[in-house]
Amino acid sequence: MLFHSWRKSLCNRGNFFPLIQLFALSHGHVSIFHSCASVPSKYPSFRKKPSVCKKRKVVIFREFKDVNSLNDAVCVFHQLVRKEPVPSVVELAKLLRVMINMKEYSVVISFFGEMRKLGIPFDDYILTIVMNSFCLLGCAENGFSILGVFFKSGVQFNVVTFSTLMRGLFEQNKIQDAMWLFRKLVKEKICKMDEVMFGTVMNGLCKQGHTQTALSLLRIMEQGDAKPNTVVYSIVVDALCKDQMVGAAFNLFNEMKRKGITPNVHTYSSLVDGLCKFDQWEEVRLLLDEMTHLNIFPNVHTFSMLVDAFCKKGMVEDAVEVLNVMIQKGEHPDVVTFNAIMEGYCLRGEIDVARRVLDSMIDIGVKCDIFSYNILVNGYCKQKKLDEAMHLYCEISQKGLKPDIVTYSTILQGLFEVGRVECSENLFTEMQNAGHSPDIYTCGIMLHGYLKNGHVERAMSLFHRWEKQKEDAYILIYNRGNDGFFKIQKLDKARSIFDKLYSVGLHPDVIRYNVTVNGLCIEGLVDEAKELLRKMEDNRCSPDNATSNLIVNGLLKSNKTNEAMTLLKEIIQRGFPADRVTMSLLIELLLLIGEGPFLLNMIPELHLRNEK
DNA sequence: ATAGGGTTAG
Repeated sequence: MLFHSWRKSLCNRGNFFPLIQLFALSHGHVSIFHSCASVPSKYPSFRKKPSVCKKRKVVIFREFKDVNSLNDAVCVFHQLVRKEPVPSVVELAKLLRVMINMKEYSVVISFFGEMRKLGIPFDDYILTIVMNSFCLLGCAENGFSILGVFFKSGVQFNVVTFSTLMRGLFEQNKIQDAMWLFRKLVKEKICKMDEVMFGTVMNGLCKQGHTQTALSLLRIMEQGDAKPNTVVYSIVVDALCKDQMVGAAFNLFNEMKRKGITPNVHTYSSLVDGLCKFDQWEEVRLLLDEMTHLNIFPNVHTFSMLVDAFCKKGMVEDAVEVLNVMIQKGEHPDVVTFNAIMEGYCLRGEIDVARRVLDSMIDIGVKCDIFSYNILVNGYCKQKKLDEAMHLYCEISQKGLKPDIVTYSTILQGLFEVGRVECSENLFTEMQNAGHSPDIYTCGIMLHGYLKNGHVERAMSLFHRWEKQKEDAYILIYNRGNDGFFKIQKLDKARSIFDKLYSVGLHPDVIRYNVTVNGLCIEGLVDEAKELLRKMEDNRCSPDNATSNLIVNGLLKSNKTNEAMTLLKEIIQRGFPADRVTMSLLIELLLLIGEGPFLLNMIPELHLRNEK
């Protein structure tokens, strides 16, 4: 349907396997994708700039093209550092850059250590690469220590140094620190702000959901020297689309066109993605036409987004048709494309088909990644086939991949779901031994899993351990808890409650208490919940709407309603805040347990509050 | 000219 005009049927519509077989055949041999990078793209906009470099540069390039493994890199490095009188910093920087591309961040750091030991000179480029390596390893703090090296060795830092650091901070969710640094840089004019710096900050903000702040930064840019360019516009356009504010995204998109800042394939892809989420297929088609007319061609990302969109809606046949089109247009599907297809099949419960997709992508030479496995593992977990999931988990290491925090979280959740608490605990330990500290999702899964299986004490002790370590974690755990404990079916409802909490500037303490009260109520541990409410007051941490909501919700779930009524009465009589949601639930509850008279008594009170 | 910015899993 969508690509009607584009289609020149290659095979049966929507059938993945014949398509891929044909594809492999038409490309002659199996591992076609290995040589992908060297195949010139048929689209003018993708054509690599002709390399008009001087002789010397070509030599260097060739030198590092041979560096394909860690071993090669180590050899070349040792060759370089032995050069007399001193190796060129440019060559060293190039090698280190290659290492970053190989994701060998810790090796970069140890190379640098060796260089210092040998007294080999380094410059701002090298230091920035090392700093970036620390950041990519998730240690922005150590990145700061490189700043010390700048000072000590008298190397001048610049905007690149700081944008690297900035990205590291955002990567670790340290928005406060990042914004503090940003303001300091601007205020004290420590370095000149350029487009990339703004882009980094805006992207970091957007990833954390602060799209409006990013937008206001864009407006600030208009006043300064670094004017907004295509990338910064695209970042905000993308964020708006992700926030489902496609209209606002299009306004910004039109604005940039008006100002003569030409959108590129990223910009268009984001908009396509945003429109897909709302089933605006006609608009998608128009947009694809528009970009093609401007000689901006959909690339593998654009196509993958379309594939993903169809798959998420269960329309795998249409997704495969997109795949067909992209192959015809000469864009090679990559691991992301195939992962989306796999997810599509998993969502329909056809995990075995997804598994075969994985096999056939390996056949045609596309390397699968940890995402591929996570998608399959999730598929099995959702069907409560935990043995199969565990089997895949073992396969991951056999394939030379490493399970990541998502793999572990997925299986943990699955194990809890089928009540295998001991297995979860073992895997949780295994995860930490493998060097993954639980993130926000894992925390939520563990807490929810324990509570669901009736281990309140274990949940609480975990929670108390975490709350000491992660100050910014409460809100999300709470959100998760709200979603999980009470099965508020609509996510947007849970979200709106959450947003409300956020907008009234709710103190983390309240959320912390709420989560606890919540767990206690579910278990019918009313006395303890009551005790906790008193403690809240003692600590001058006043309960809020959410507390009431949680308690009432919890009571509705709990079978020990009569016992719990005491607590509820106390809550109401003490005049704790409650909103309309609480009220309706409350009335429901009171009727349910035959507390009509109490309800009657409460009517004036309820009425009064509803007025407010 | 050797460094820094934008899409997919839980």
